[in-house]
Order: sequence, then structure tokens, then C-alpha cells
Amino acid sequence: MAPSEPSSADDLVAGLRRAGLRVTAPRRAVCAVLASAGEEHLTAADVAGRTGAAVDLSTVYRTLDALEGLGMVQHVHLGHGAGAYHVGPSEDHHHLVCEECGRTVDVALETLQRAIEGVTAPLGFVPDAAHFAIVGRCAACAGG
Amino acid sequence: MAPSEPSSADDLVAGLRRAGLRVTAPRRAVCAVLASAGEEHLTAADVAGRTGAAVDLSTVYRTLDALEGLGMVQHVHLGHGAGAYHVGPSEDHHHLVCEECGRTVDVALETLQRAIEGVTAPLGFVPDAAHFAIVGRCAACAGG
DNA sequence: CTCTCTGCAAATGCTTTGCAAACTC
DNA sequence: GAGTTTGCAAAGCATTTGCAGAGAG
Repeated sequence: MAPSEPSSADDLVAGLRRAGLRVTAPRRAVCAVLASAGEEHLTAADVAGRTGAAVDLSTVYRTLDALEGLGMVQHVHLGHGAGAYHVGPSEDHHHLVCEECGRTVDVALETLQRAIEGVTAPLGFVPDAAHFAIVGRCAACAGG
Repeated sequence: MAPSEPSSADDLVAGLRRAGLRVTAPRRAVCAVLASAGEEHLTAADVAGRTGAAVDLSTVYRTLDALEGLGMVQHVHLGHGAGAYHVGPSEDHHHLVCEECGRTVDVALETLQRAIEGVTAPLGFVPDAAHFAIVGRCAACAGG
């Protein structure tokens, strides 16, 4: 399946507008940064930085929060550092986070999803795929 | 299935001693709390609280860190809140953490393990089972 | 007695919040 | 013009660290 294209800046902006939220310069900037980052994981500070420091960090958090509420952005907490945000609808892809280099790889996978549900369903547990990360060591750090 | 018994307070203390670390009253207290919590996930503050506030938070962190270094305690970061610590060696069981009530259920599962490896192996990624948690909503919170 | 550990307090890093001014619709 | 947003600054958590005194071996 062709993974649905990550939302473009315009899509994000349109989403804000559709939700009745106002489209302001700072929000446009944040949307542009997110869209250009693709699937890359950015911290709030990264986003703020890429807007050319034109947007206050608190505003970035508020905007990210709004977008997340619309389901157009996801955020995860990996290890100790700051939370990571990235565009994308609630797709079925999971994050593999390297404990050593901190790099993140994501995999779109049904098998895993099905296996997880096979475990959680009997327990009545509803897994949140978006918030799901597998920690370990990536090829580079593990292999040597 | 009888999951291998979590370490007892004595085991933890013995571990410290074996590592050449000193066995002090605060450390004993932390070990006792961890042992009595079983597989429950505790934040550093929880641990401090259960010692009867007899142990300073910074000391709790230092002790937890020491025990983690010995591989007798694991810690994970779930969602936004504080990190969660719990006793236990690197077993092959995973944690289902409820975002709403914070309760944790653990499942010892091969299917899941195999599915995960099926995904990560091709990428050369080495998953760390102990650090692995599935976030979602438990039956009580999801079902209503 | 020597060296580690503890408690206190201050510092740090990430995120949130109060509020008046700026801006969107 | 009405009501949402912004930026600034300060507050709020979780966690770490410096240091002198207390305690373990």
C-alpha cells in the first residue's frame, strides 16, 4: 500500500480552518515546518528553530497541541528527552527507537498490529498504535 | 504460567552488596518498596512516598539508578508523566499500560515477541523487550 | 579511619499557563 | 468589533547535581 502522503502544509492549514480555528502566520509557519519534515521526528524546540525563531516555543506547543487534537499530528515520548512530533494521520506504523544513537525508524506493519491486537483483545485492552514505540538498538549501534 | 518471582527485597540488597555498593537504611527502604510493589509500576515519587517520606527524592533516584545499572530494575517512560520503575530482570513479557487509569497489565507472549522480531530483524534492529510497553486503554476504561 | 551515601537546596530541561496586546474573521 | 492567538515571563513537573555532614565497611 502506498503509505498515504504525509499532509502538506496546505492540508494542515486547511484542517485548522475547517476546525474553526484561525489561520495565523505562526500557525502557517509551524505547519510548513511539519510538512517539510515529512516523517522526521521533531521536538517542539526543533519546530520553533526551523521557523527561524519567528515563533515562540509556547505558541509552537499550542499549535502542535491543536493539530494533534485534529488528528493530523502525532506525538510520542521516547526515552528521556523531549517529546517528538511528526505529521501523519493515525496510520499503522510503529517506531523503532535506538537507545544509543537516538535515531528513529518507522515501520508500517500489519503483522505487528495484528499480533498486538491478538494479545490485547482477549484482555479488552485497546492499544494506541500511534503511541507505540519499540526501544532497542539499531543496526549501526548493534552490529558494531 | 508462573512468572519467575520478582526479586525480593533481600535479593535487591544482596545485589547491591555484591556490586560493592553500601547497604544503607535508605537503600534498604527503597528495595523493600520495590519488592513489595511486585510488577506494579512506580514513579520515583511513589517510591519516596512509600518509604514513609523517610528517603529524599534525590536519593531515590540515585538508588533506582544504581539498581537499574545492576539490571535488577527497569524503567520506562509512558506518556507525559513521570518515568515508571519496577523490579524484574529482562524477561520476555510486555506491558500494557492504560493511559486513563495508569494501571498496568503484563503479558508474557511469544507470538508478540516473534512478530516484533519479524519486523525488526530485516532492519538489523535489536529490540529491547524489557523496555517495551504498549499504551492504550484497559477494558474498564475503554468499555465504559 | 576512609570513602561512599544522604539530605538539602539550587539548577536544569521540557512543557504549561496568565495576561495584555495583536490579529483573524 | 468580537473573540481567538500571540509573545513574554513566570510557574510547574521530573530529574540531576554540588556540597558538607553522616554513616558503612
